[in-house]
Amino acid sequence: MARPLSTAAREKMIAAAQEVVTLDGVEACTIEEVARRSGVAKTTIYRHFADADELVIAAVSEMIQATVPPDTGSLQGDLRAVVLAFRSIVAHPTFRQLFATMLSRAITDPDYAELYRRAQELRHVPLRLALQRGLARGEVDPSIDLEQAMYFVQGPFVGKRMVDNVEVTDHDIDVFVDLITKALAPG
Amino acid sequence: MARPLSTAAREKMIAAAQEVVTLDGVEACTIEEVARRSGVAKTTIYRHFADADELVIAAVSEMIQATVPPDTGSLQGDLRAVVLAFRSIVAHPTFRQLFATMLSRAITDPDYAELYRRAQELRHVPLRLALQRGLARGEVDPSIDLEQAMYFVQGPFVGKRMVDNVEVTDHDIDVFVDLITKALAPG
DNA sequence: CCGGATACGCAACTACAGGTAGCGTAATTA
DNA sequence: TAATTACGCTACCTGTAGTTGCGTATCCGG
Repeated sequence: MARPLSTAAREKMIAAAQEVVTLDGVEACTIEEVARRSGVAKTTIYRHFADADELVIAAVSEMIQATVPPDTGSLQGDLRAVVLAFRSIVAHPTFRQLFATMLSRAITDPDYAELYRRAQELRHVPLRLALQRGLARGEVDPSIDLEQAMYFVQGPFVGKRMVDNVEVTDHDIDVFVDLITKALAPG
Repeated sequence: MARPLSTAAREKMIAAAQEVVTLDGVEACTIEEVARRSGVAKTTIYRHFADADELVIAAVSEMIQATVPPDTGSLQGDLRAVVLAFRSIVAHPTFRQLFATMLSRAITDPDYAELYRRAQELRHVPLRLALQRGLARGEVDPSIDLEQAMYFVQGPFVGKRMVDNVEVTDHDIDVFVDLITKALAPG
């Protein structure tokens, strides 16, 4: 216990890894590339992280953060705001690729699965809040389970943009939000 | 034009590639592994396919095929059948990983994008047919665009199972199909 | 403030995947 | 039958993952 792992070196690695991930995607985030970019020796990186996955996980973990959901006064408005925010984020191909790669790894790697779950949870936060507000306003049928309502609301957008890899149009938002608010309404 | 590329060799490669993809996932489907397993020389593989991606694309292309949608007599029943079929397919982790990896590549590679689009289209076929039948029966509001209705229907399931990487329960199917049929109904 | 512990950086190494080049042999087509 | 050419083999280059050994710089505890 004479010398702890240098936090300065760690920060340099993480910063470089985040840079590579954002610029060139997770695939390009190799140990050697991070070593080159950060100026930290490859061997030192391996002293901090067991393998490349651990490094990427640490880097991405520090990047993800929950968004602030706005209160527009109506369920329809709140949902539109949530969907618009979602659309602007997933408009970046690098983001979608990060999502797809992390998902692919999450299916077999429990560590990635946990990181991935946390990332998806952050996506759920603003939507859940919008639905809770709608419930309080009486715009959502109280017999509907909110967690299921979340999948019901985000499903069309996530399915089209993330899974089918197709852009979500303004018209899509109009149609889907309209259908959804009607379906969730009491009575 | 003395000797065409051997179809026997091609079939051996494709078969080996399909085997590797199903057993160990797309990531494990390397040229060297296919060469080992098929007994075909690495150089020969490169005479048939420009790179590893082309081989994987050819192998997967031959695997995907449209499912036969049943006619249960009602929209609700048809949708349940489509969703149940979907759930049993995506229950396999290797399938979901194939999906995620292909999606990741499709975002940057146009060839993969086309293959991926075709694969997703096969998933749409039975659902589209179910909705067309529902429209003919008068169970679907004719003012609703069917392509958008497709995203509306499959969204919750695809979002939960594929994107969030969470199992779809029987109860989920009950709730979602119920909400969906009501939202699509005329009036 | 000094000495022991140890992280750092460097260089060299193994292993494996992608991909290429040359060559003898075997198959196929004309 | 003869020309053509795919096949398989070996060898090679590149790049990445990950490891090892060693000299040096740095940090902590006494």
